[in-house]
Amino acid sequence: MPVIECPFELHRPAAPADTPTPAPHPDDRLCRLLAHVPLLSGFSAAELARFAHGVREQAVERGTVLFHRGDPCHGFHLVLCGQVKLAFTSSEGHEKVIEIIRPGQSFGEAVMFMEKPYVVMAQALTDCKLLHIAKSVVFDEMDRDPLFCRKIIAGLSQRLHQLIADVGTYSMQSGRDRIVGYLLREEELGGETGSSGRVSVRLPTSKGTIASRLNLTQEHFSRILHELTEAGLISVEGRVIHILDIEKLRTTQARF
Amino acid sequence: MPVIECPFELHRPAAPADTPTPAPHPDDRLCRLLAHVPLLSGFSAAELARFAHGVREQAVERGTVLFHRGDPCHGFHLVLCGQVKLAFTSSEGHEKVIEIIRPGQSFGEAVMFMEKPYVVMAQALTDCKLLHIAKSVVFDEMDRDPLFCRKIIAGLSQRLHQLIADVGTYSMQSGRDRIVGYLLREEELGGETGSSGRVSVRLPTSKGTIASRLNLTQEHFSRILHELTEAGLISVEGRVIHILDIEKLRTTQARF
DNA sequence: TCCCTCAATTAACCAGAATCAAGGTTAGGG
DNA sequence: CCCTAACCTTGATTCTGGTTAATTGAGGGA
Repeated sequence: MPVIECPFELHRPAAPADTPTPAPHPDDRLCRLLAHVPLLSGFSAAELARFAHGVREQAVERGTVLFHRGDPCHGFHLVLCGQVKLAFTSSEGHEKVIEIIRPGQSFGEAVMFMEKPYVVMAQALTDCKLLHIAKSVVFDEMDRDPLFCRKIIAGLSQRLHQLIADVGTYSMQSGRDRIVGYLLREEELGGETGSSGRVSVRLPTSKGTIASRLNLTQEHFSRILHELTEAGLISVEGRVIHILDIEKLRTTQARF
Repeated sequence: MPVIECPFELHRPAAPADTPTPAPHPDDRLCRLLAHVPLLSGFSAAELARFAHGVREQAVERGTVLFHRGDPCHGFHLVLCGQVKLAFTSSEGHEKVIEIIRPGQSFGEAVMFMEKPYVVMAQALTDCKLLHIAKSVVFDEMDRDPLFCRKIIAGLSQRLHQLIADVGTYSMQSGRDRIVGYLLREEELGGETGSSGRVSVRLPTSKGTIASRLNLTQEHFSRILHELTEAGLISVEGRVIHILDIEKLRTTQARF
């Protein structure tokens, strides 16, 4: 039985843990979750309620495949907590991770709008809580609300932009530079600054998965971390990477 | 002085060449061109006229850089004739071609919607005729017409889909397989079937550029074409590739 | 506690593709 | 018709990163 905590849910004001609150009406709960979906920010209670019809809450265990390449698409997913990977799989069992989805992020929209089957597979990297938002309510809302369309367009553009940047790093940077870039980006997002001014980054999932995300084998990834350690730039403690000299790390990296 | 013919314009019913027609009013001409823009298909004359305000026609010579990485974006471009490449350039002068844009295709939308500077550069591969559609008229029309939004969403989704497929081929296929895949795709789009049932593909631009599009050096590209020729699968005549055995070519390629 | 499994590391070896360095070919342009 | 500048090909060499395989280490039950 998976035990699922939900950090994303904590974003809303939480009641003190020792004061049990009466369980809210199920739809009420759903609406409260929906209010945190970036796409739905600023929506009124009435609008959220309309959405709630098409929303299904899912709790899945680590390893669960949400969909395979080729499956039909009936909506999009939002991660409340946990992580999901999107990946290609080759016939020989090789795998290339396209993206690691974190709480608050969604995936599968583009395929939904194209009315085509999925081109990648999605698998839970940890026990997860997700929302599935049905195509129908999204399409209804699009007809009704031009602003909603604008948000969707903004989201898709953003995704496209990131993907182009990825293609750039894959083809213009060495494996080492990709890793350095990754560490620096992670640091900006959620780096913990310790006492001595040295910064630490916690990898969101296994090194093998991150290696694949960066288009490397886990062996090569391991070697490069070793190199960086030798060079005195980082030190590694399991999934925690301490950045010893962030300035030197920045200048060591070849940008394009 | 560049001489520019415009194959894309020929899509509209052409008057017999030896019957000179009176030159149409400039706006009239523009509207006729706009009617061929995929995004504007099905638009009324009035709607097209509204768009025409924000449209600028450009004729550029081969080699012209339309924008650099970092330039601000004021709208998007549509290629009427000729080809444009989108590419990253590294500080050391290396280049990676992201996309080769052909007549009827547009580019730069995503960046426009994000209100960020360009992340790639665009350069004319041949003498070109283009339309530049200003951000303002696009945004106005989006507020006015939900269907227009839908078309934009469809277009962005399509682009995203292609880009993900590209990432897949870059990371899951060998150089050889990428080239074979490219040839097969080109054949489907515009393959000329000759007398003996053998099919020919004409490369849209220089081999070096296509090599970069496929994430290869031009040397490697050349070698692989040679290999495929040795194997009796194709024969090469300048920019024309004859596919001698399309079935064998299909089965030789490792898909994922 | 003892397995058992999965993740990570390490090392030796190998291969695909890039780089470097000449030539050769082709297509315009005078 | 030749000259020049791209463009392309070819060969030799190097290198990045992948493959294979053996080993260690860290939870996680029973």
